[in-house]
Formats: sequence, structure tokens, C-alpha cells
Amino acid sequence: MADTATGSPRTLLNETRCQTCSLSSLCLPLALELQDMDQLDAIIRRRAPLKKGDSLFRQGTPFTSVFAVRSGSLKQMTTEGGGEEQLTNFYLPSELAGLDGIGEASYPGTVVALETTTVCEIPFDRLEALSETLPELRGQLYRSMSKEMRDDRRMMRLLSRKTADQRLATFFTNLSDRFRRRGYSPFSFRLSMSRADIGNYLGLAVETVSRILGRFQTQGLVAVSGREVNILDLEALIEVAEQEGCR
Amino acid sequence: MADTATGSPRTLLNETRCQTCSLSSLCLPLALELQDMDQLDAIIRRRAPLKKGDSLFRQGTPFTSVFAVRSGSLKQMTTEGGGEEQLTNFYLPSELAGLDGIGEASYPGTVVALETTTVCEIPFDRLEALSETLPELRGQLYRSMSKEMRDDRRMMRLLSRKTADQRLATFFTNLSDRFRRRGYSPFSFRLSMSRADIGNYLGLAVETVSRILGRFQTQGLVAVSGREVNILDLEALIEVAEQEGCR
DNA sequence: CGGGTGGTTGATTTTACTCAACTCAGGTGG
DNA sequence: CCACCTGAGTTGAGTAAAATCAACCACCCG
Repeated sequence: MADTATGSPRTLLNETRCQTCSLSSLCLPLALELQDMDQLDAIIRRRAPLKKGDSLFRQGTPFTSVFAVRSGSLKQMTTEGGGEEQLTNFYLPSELAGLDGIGEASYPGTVVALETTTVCEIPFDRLEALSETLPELRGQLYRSMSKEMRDDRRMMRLLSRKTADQRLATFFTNLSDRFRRRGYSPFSFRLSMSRADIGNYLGLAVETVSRILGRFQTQGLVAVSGREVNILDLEALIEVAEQEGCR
Repeated sequence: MADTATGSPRTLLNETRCQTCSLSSLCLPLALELQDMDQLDAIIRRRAPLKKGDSLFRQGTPFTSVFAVRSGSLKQMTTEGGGEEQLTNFYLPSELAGLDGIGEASYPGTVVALETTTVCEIPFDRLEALSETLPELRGQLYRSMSKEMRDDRRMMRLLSRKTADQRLATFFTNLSDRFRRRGYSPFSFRLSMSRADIGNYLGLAVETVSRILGRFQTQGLVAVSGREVNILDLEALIEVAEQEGCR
């Protein structure tokens, strides 16, 4: 997705402050006054871009910071009892990774870059301290956390009640929506994750993902070529995603 | 579960203060000084007990408070697009319901009592205000939220990777553990939820739940009679729950 | 040019769902 | 007090959906 992200909304290199960041209206600064934004700005650490496959933090590593994605994308994975990995989330620009480590000694999951990705590191103790005097910031943090909880609930619903077709359709409409909100085309984008990632995330075998993508294609819902996606009939896709009483 | 909850750890009627509440070591007051606890205490509203089937709040109702369970148990459900209900959580004594509504205008789910249940209502604006001066309280709130996020992740893992057997085994070991932490027997308890609830929660058909319970019984893992559960071989149950590479 | 990864397609199998019948316990009302 | 009814739970038979196994393709990179 970063490949796309370096595109449309101008992502200037000197865009190193919340005030000038094109994502500020979606990210933590949302609802902050200019001067407050400066204060938040002061505690944020910019990091060297992550390369594809680099991990932002690993499961079990001491928890220190939450991270806002500036460009690119991340995936979060958890391993339990030495078993295989479960992919629990994708993070797009303006989204916060690491929230589920708050209050814990260590991160409960590993977060890895799916492509070249830049993030803002926000040391949590500093954020905590700052939020003591900035109610809006605190509120925003709560909002981010409870939003992630609601997203998790939606995901649980998807995993326990939806068919493979519905899962894929939901995945695409959800991505489309998130791109739209960020100012990118909701109809045409590049997937930064592999089919295996998608399958893992949606609780499906890779083969199933592939097959259903093929079917969607013949049905004229989407045009997929490798990781390039064109949504041809968003309405119909939403229809598939939400159709009920199928099982 | 309340049936059990009214039992062992003495639940006196005049136990109307956090300081004397047997759950304070698990609930929000955890890590608070005595005097701080008093302050929290002051904002908490006790409510008349809910009867089985009563709803604590309904999806779409304006968000005002979070609720700590004092005795009994709750289930949380969400309906999406007029579809059927998805059961997303059970709440036992000391656990907080409503966290996922924080920062939203309305509750994203409906919470219903599974049996006679008493709760402490904590108006969120008051909690917010109080947490401004009590870092420990704030931290505890963060911890509760991020814990729920981690539980959600575990649930997602369960729904997308585990077999029906593993799901049931996980469900029982998890319940057992939660009862143990609360001072009840980890081996013998009463389910406050129906088979349908369990199935809905675990993403399984009622019949499947029933069948697997039967199998567990013949395997000597548990003895189930109606809603009365005796765990006969917790080790083996954990084994089943965690076995990997089965699919 | 060869090896490897990521992706697709086909055939078969497995798992859990659906549909249906049936049991059981609790509650109600005659 | 008992017959009946209802809802919850169990059990069985057949089915459908997606997993697995296996082969194959295409692109990329050295």
C-alpha cells in the first residue's frame, strides 16, 4: 500500500510535524488545538523507514511506545504456545499500532512492515504524562482503543458467522473504505499483503482466497491482477459482504 | 454462575464500598491507595440487581457508563445490519462491561444478564475526571482496555484456527481459570449460559456443542449434567485446547 | 538458466452444519 | 395432582463448504 501511499496526497519529506502532516485529521492530533499539537509533536520520535519485512517490535519485547503509521502498512501477528502465527490486524497510515500492549510489560504481538513504511513513535510514558493535561488527547486515545475493540468484534463476527465469499468481500470493502478516508482511490489500489497474509487474517486457506478472488473476477465484481486491485462493482461487493441468513 | 457467586466468597449485602468489596483486588480499585479508593467509591452508583434476561444497556443507547460486575454474569451481543446476533463476550464478577463504547456516542453492543446479577455503575465522565488526578486509576483503565483487546485477539485466533474440540476445551479451561482467580472452584461450576449461547460465542452450531460435550464426557475429561460442570482432567483439557498442527 | 517464492487450479477429504426426530425437565392451568 | 406444553438439550443421517493434497504456472532474482 505504501507504493500507493507515496503517491496522491503529497507526502513531503519535510513533513515532520503533526501540524503539517496530511494525516493529522485522522490520527491522534485530531481534535487538538494548534498549541496542544505542538506539545504532542515534541514527544514524537521519527524513525528511519522500515523496509519490507522489518519488524517494528516483536512479541515479548518490553512495551515502550505506540506507533502511528505515516506511510506504508504493517501487519500484526501473534504466536501462542509455539504454534503458528495468527495475523490479527493490518495497519494503514494514521492508524495506531501497539495499543494492545498498554499496561502490559511487553508487546503481545509482533508488528512487521509489509512494504517500506514510516512511523511516528510515541513513547507511552510521555503520552501518558501529556494526556494528563490534555483531555482531548486522552479522549482521542480512548477513542482509538475502543475503536480497535469494536473492529475486533466485527472481526470475530466475520470469523464465526461469515462464509469465505463474505469474508473476502468484507475485506475488500473495508480496505476500499479505509483508502477512501485517507484520500486515495477507493476503487483502485495495490495490496501490500500476500494471499497467505489475507488467508491467515480471514481464517481461510490460501487456495480458498485464490479461488474466490477468481470467482469475483468472473462475476465482474473486481479485476485482480497479482496485487493490483480494481473494484468494478462496489455496490455488489457490499451486497455480498452483508448478505445474511446464508447459513 | 451467579448461583455459585452468591456462595463461597461472602457477599454481604452491606458490601457497598470498594474498600470492603471482595473483588477489589481484581477490579478497577486494584493498585489504588485507600484514600483514592474512597474517591472512586464516591462516583460509583449501585444499581438494583438485574434479573435473568434484563439488559444492562442496549446497542445504540447513549454511552454513559462502564459497569463492573459484582455478582452474576453478563453476555454481550452485537447485531449488525439487522442480521442475527453475535455473542462477543461473557462478563464475570470484577470484569468491566461497556469499555468498547468509550469515546463513542452510543454503546456498540447489548449487554444482558444471564442470571440475577448485580453491577457497579461507573459514570464515565466522572471516571474520566477522577482519572485525571489518579494516575493509577488511569493506568488500570488502560490495562482493562488493552486486556480486552488481547482477549479479543485470542478469540480471533480461536475462531480462525481452532477445531470445534479445541474451542470447547479452550472455553472450559478459560472459564475454569477465571473462576479460580475469583476464589471459586476451578473444577466444579455451573454454566449460566445456554448451549446456544456457547455455540454462538464459539462460532459453532448448538448440535456441535452438544456432541462434543458428549465426547468429552465419554473421554473422561469432564462430567456435564445440564449446566452443571465438573472438570475431571484439566491437564488433558488444556492439552486438547492447545494441541497444534491439527489442521 | 535454474531455483525459489507466490499464486492458481483440480481432485479428494474432512469437518461441522443442516434438517429432523426425539427426550427431558419445568411450569401452567384445568 | 396430573396432563400438557414449551424450550432446552441430545442424537442421528445426509450435505455443503472449505481444507488438504498435489500439481502446475509465472515471475523475479541471482
